[in-house]
Amino acid sequence: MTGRRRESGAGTEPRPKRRGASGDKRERILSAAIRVFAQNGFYSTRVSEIATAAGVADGTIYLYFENKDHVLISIFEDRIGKLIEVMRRTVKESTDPREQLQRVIALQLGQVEENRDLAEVVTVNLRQSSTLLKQYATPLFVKYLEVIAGVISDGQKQGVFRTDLSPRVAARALYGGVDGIMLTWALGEPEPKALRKAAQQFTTLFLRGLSPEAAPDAE
Amino acid sequence: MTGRRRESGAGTEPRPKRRGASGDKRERILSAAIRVFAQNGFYSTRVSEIATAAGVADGTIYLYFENKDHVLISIFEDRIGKLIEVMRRTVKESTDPREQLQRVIALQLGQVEENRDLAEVVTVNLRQSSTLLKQYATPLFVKYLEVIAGVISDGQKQGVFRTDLSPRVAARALYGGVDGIMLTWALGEPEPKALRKAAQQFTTLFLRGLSPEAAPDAE
Amino acid sequence: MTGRRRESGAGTEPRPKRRGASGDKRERILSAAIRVFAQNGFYSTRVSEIATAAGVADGTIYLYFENKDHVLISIFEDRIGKLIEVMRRTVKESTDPREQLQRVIALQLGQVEENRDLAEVVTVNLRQSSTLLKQYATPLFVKYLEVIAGVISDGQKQGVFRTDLSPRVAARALYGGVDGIMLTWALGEPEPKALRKAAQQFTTLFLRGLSPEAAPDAE
Amino acid sequence: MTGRRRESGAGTEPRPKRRGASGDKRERILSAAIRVFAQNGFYSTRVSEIATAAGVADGTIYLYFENKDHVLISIFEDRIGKLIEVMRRTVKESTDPREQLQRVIALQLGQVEENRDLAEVVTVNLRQSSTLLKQYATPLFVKYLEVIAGVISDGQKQGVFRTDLSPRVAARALYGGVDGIMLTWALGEPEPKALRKAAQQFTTLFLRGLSPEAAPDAE
DNA sequence: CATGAATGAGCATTCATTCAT
DNA sequence: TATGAATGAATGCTCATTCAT
Repeated sequence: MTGRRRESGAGTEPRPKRRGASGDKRERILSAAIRVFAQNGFYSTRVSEIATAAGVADGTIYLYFENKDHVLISIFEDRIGKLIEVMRRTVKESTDPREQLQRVIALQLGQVEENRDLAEVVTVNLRQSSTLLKQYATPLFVKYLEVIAGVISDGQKQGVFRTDLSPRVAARALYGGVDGIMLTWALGEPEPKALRKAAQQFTTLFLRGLSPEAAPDAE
Repeated sequence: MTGRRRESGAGTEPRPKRRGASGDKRERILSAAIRVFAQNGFYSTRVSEIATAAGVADGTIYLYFENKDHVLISIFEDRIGKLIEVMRRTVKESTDPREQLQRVIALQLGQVEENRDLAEVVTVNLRQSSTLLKQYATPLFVKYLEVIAGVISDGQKQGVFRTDLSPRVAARALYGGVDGIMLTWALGEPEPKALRKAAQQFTTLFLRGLSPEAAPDAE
Repeated sequence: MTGRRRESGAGTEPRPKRRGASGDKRERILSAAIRVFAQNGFYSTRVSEIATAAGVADGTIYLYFENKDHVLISIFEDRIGKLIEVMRRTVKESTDPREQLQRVIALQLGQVEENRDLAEVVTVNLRQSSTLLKQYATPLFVKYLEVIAGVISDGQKQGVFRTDLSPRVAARALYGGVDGIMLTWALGEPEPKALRKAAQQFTTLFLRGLSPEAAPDAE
Repeated sequence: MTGRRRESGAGTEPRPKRRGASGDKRERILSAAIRVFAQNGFYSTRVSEIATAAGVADGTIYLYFENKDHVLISIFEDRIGKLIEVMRRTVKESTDPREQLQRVIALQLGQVEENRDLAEVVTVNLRQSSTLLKQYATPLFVKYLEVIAGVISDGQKQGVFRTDLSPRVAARALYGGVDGIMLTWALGEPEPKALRKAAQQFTTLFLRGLSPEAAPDAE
């Protein structure tokens, strides 16, 4: 990716993998990275900037992450991984597919509302199109889509969603819609209400779009 | 003789040497850039790679573009600018807002189907989060949204679209959906049919989402 | 964005960074630069040549100097700054203006005799006529002239120097004479004696030129 | 020197040497070069800038000069060569060595007064310390010094100048003094009177410096 | 003779990564 | 563990020079 010094090949990985001990420092680096990546983008961010923001020395970064690429990768793995976990739990809290979708949408935008920088990183930096990132981001993306598609598929079986749509296509549409809303919010005006309102409107739009025939969106 | 092009070769060189209509060379650079940006991403692409792909010398790039950044910027201005123009014309070809939206969606995905690399560049590289790019991409994005929002707004006035949704929010959702489909297609399997089918499904999803009929969305 | 070269971007960062201990390295770079600048001239010297001559990596130069220009600037500031300091002290060691001038001349040419390269850099590279250099070299030059002019002015008040000459013009003449001698010596034959002899002769020439006695310069 | 493309070795010179015919254009390029060299210095001046200032195309420069280096070289050869010629004639116009020196000094500073840019180029750009320039500038410099030294030597023989000074050292001192005055004038305030006054003062300084014993400067 | 679009070698500078402390 | 000075490979951009027209 960055390919400055050594190749970040797939092979031998001298991964230091700090976990228990001073995992605190690892966390500080990660959240600092989210901040600066959101500010300047991945490529324009210097490792030294992350270090400064995290209050550690440049070299310390390399005790917790293989290289700069893996800092970004870890953000996805940690944050998106957690999001998917929470999404799964959220889905189980209800049996009504319509309500499940509504909650999932609210969950994503809610998390983003709490951490605007994360939104920027997720929507903007997710797409740096490096082979390396595709490698790490795509699997997560697939898992994400599977959760959504699962809900839709269930809804179709239960008869609450129209059946002439592919659950995966619909899932992508949901992802795209949420992403589009996050993007315009992250780049535009920081009004929290706007985000929540947009989320609500998108939910009704999407749910009616999935409704079988012209059935009412009764709630 | 500094050995300009290939040494030795007697008459093997067709010597493309454009003259006058050098707009041709600009175009060659641009389409070459789309190809390599799609392949490696903006930041990982070397200027020399663009030059090689375009069949020109490195320095020639700088006769047509201020710097590497402006090559990407020009892609947006040229390609997206044209897309918006065509979208505007397409919208005028019909008076039925539903049909207008359908055509707009088909138009975008159709263009992308012809040039998969463009899809990659537009969806992936649009988001490099540089101040510079925001500066150039955002205005275009706004114009794009205005066209869509205009159609939706018209539809609401004509009574064919529900009126409880903000045209702008809906426009973002449409953008996001199209983008999500483009993204998964660009990154995933290159089956053309999949794209068209997804486009069709997304259209019906979106149109029903906008439909006014049925009962109210309890609010 | 890509920001490779100068970029007047965010903060005005004159980064002299390292301090203290490795001031040694700064000194090594500086004296290496004097050597290679004398050899090839400022513009024809590559940063990598300075680095090699100093036994450091290319990048190390930039830990101690803002850029190549500032390496040259620092040479002036350091070396000429020191010279002016020594000149001031030297002047105070005597109360006889004639002796003061003699010592000042001997001092300059003596220093140069020890470091022929410095002579080359000072006389030759001082005049690269870049806005930047004018900015840095001129103030030093003014200070230099002030020391000389001060001595001459004192001599006039004491009655040992003729009073029909502007101290500043005479100071420039002294500078010019010394510079001319240094230049021809630096460019020509490296015989040390020649330099000392020339210095002595120039001193008597200049001192008699300043002498008050005799008749007017009738014209 | 510039060493971009080919070596400007001493050997094969495909010198187009326009002279009679459109020597006009050659002259325009030369005077344009003096202007821009004075403004930005030799190295910071682009060939295209010379061309623009001269009102010709970039490539045209190469019809009259071998390369950029030779534009500067030609300035010296033409302008300084002429100066030396005029100096020789001027010297012959008088038989009094004192008057000869005075005229020579006035001549140089007078010429410079007419063309301030030339002063800048001669004093500043003469010293770019490139092997190439040394090659061309040094011989001219020697000729220059010979004229001055000749006058001084004559004066010594005639008994009007002290004999304990080497004519060559005195000549260098004269050169240096004139150069120092030109330099401060070229870089500093553009008041013409200041130059003339300084010239006059320097002349009296120098002549008294050369005077035998304390004899009157009777004329 | 003149032009100026095109060339491409060359270099200043950056910054991810290392490693002695 | 932590540090941050040092490294040096990598690359965007410049500009002298060429040559087809």
